[in-house]
Amino acid sequence: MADKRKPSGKDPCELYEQIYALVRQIPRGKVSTYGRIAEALGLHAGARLVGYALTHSPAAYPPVPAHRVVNRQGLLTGRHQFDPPEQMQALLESEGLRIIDHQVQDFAAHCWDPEELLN
DNA sequence: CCCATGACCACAA
DNA sequence: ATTGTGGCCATGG
Repeated sequence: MADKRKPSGKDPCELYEQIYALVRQIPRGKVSTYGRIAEALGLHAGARLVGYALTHSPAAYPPVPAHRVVNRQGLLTGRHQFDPPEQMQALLESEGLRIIDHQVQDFAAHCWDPEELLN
């Protein structure tokens, strides 16, 4: 009975704020991944939650640079949630990134780690 | 309350 | 390398 098993350990609202806060720290011209953000927040496997939260991100304030978040492959999986879908690629390209076939080129070099905040 | 879906990831065959 | 399955947490019908 000691295991109340709290899903997120905190209120979902706070979880979303944590995700938004971290995504907002992504420097311009760089990208991050769902899994990396999830692990940085301790979600360990809640990569899907990051994506889900980002879906709600346009309703959050201040705005969240969700276009800087891609999947593990460097693929713009969330492009369809943008309006228009090409907007995500356009934003990334305008930030100096090169994208081909919805895939970030030289992705590893532009992959930003939340750990950089410790620097 | 049960089932299905989702901007994912890891592992096994 | 590619394909299939499970797991994760939250939301919606």
